[in-house]
Amino acid sequence: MENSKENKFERILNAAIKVIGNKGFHSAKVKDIAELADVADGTIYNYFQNKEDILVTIFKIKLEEYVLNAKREIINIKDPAEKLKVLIKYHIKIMTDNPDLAKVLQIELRQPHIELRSKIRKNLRSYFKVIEEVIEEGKEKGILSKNLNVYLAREMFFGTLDELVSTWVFTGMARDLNDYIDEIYDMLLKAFK
Amino acid sequence: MENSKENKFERILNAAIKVIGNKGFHSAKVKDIAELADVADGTIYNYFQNKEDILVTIFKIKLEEYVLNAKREIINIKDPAEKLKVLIKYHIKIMTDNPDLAKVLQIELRQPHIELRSKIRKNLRSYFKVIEEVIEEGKEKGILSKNLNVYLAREMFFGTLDELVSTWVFTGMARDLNDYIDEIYDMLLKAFK
Amino acid sequence: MENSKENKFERILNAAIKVIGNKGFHSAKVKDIAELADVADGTIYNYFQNKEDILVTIFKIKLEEYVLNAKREIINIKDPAEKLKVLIKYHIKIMTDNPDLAKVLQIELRQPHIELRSKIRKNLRSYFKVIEEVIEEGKEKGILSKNLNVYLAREMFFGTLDELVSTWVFTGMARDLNDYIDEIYDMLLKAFK
Amino acid sequence: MENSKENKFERILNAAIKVIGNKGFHSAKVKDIAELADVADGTIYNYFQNKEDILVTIFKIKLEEYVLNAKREIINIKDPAEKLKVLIKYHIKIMTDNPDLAKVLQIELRQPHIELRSKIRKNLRSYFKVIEEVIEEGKEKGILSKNLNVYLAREMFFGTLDELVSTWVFTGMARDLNDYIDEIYDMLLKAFK
DNA sequence: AATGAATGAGCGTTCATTCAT
DNA sequence: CATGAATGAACGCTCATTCAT
Repeated sequence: MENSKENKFERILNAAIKVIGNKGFHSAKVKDIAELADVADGTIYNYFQNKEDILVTIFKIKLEEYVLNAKREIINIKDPAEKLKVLIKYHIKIMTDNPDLAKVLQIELRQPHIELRSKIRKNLRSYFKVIEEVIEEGKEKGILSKNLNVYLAREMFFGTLDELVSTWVFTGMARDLNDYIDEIYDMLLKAFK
Repeated sequence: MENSKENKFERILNAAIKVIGNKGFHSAKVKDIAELADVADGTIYNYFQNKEDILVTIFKIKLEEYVLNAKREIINIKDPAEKLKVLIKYHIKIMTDNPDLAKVLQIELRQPHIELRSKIRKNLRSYFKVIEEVIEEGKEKGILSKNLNVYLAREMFFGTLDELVSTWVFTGMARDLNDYIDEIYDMLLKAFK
Repeated sequence: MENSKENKFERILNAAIKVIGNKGFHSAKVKDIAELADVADGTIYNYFQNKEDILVTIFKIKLEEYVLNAKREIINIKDPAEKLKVLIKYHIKIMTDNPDLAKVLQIELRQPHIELRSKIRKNLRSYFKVIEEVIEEGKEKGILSKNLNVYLAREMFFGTLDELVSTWVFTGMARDLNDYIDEIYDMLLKAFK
Repeated sequence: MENSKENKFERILNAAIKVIGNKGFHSAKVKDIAELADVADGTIYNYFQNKEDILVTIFKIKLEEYVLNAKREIINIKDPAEKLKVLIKYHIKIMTDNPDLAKVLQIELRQPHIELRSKIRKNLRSYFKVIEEVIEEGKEKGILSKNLNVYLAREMFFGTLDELVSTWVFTGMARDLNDYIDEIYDMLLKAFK
């Protein structure tokens, strides 16, 4: 019974995250994903339209889930600065807890194939929106500078975290990113004040 | 005709930047590069070991040149803060002046293929070193915070610029990044103080 | 509901004629036939051994029916010439009344797969026999030439009608083949006299 | 030197005629054609756009050649009836001399794939035109009936020959079609008078 | 009988690289 | 050095058929 349909979809998705994370989308073979998921090649096409659809679905599901939970994390917090800290923590936690997913995100957000990349990055926007709303709120409450360019602040916020995770991923996940949370927070807050 | 060999190497390299920038390394066909460089397919193999070598060589030559010139730009400047500003300007200038190269750098630094990526990113280290040395100097001269984590500061510095260029590249180079230089500089300086 | 089984066999067969007629045997997908017949894919295999068997069965049933009715049409006619005319009329009537079946017959009688083709064409022989018997009768009754080669006459008879229907099918069933009946009859009769 | 480019094109084309003639277009594997032509799979794609293009090229080249030669055969003949006879002879000669090509023509002119078929049959029109012009000439010279429907006459002419060749091909090329030339000619001429 | 999810063999095509000229 | 025809391994996807329910 554990081979239920629901299960198979999850199994394929998780296998795909592993394989794509390690080889990159293009070098990931459908056959490898199928093998790891313990299904036949053809079975994948009962759950996904094609190989691209697997990658797009990963981003859709995982980023939606990410944004949903990120919102939950900050919903009861009053202080926008504290919200930013939680967003930093959450970003780093999710990535370090899911290294395979982290690899996929780091690599494929810069997918060379333009249409595929645009399908993928679409799902990033709502995350950007969350960050920007918190920054906006900070400005309104007088905690962040009134002259702060929200777009630039978000680029700095995301760019910094993204680069940290990127380095972490590409150096074999050696460091513990949690050690940096306080310092990152302090630097970003100063930048935004 | 006496510059034919030199010429051909350059022509192939520049053609490769264009083609790889527009299609990504994997989708770029050797034949396309050869055509654009106006040489035969086989000729490319007189100048490069293989397709990977072309990409690696682009990074080697272009990043070495970048670092050399970046150093020249700041060598006569005393104020570390001013040096940072010049580095920001220079980063943005080079990228916006060479959109094809910018695309290659943005996309291929996150090359999925692990060994290829590591060959590519090796060339990034000396750029990182330049940034870190300026930050270090700023700390020593009391302009930047004594407690500043240089590694994190460099990640923030590069991460922010990289994300800005990335967005610029992926949105069809619509904005003028030069408009942001002052604000970026202010934010980074505050973060580092 | 009591005619469900009978019904299903018929439904599958008719769906198959439609789908095969429009796509050709090879491109016709079992799934498409099942969908059009409103049964599950697997159900088809309760009524037919495999995909080939569907095609063979179409020819068996439809050609048997054709020959049976063709015989009925001419059984009470005395004049062999008149019989030929009725056969022409009937051939054209059946084809134009059942364009999907016509397409299947036109195309699949020249099925490239040798064994499948031979199974299919076996069912054609009794039609050929009907034609040849009428021609033979015409010779015996002195209406057709005593020197007429019956085999060749039948080839001409069938070949002409087959080519006409073929053109009709391949040109989107534009013309009205009934307009040609008298002329065809006159030409064939002159040829056979 | 016999492996010249010209040679390879011919070799592939002839191999394709053999393989497609025996298996049908769809079941013919590109690999089989390559093997028979003694080239690598990929080499085929230096001479043809794709598999379809091979079939279309066969028809284009062979039918053009056929029509050209058929015209040559009749150009110096005055009597339209005699021309018809030569056309019959030539049709049967070409087919019986090239059984593999004959198979391809017989089978693939009724290609189920609509667009492919239309590309193929386009090449048939100029043959039809030759036949129709001779029939027209026969009418004008008073040798054939003034009331003869040229379209129908051509359908009968081609349909008869096509059916004869079809039967010949599908029965393992047992008979000698040359034996029938005089009788066919007599019957067709009577039909057209 | 009916279902439809699962299977996996099979194939057209691409393209980096080679090498005879 | 330069050429470009030739090579052939590699892979995403399809679909007839099976079989547990």
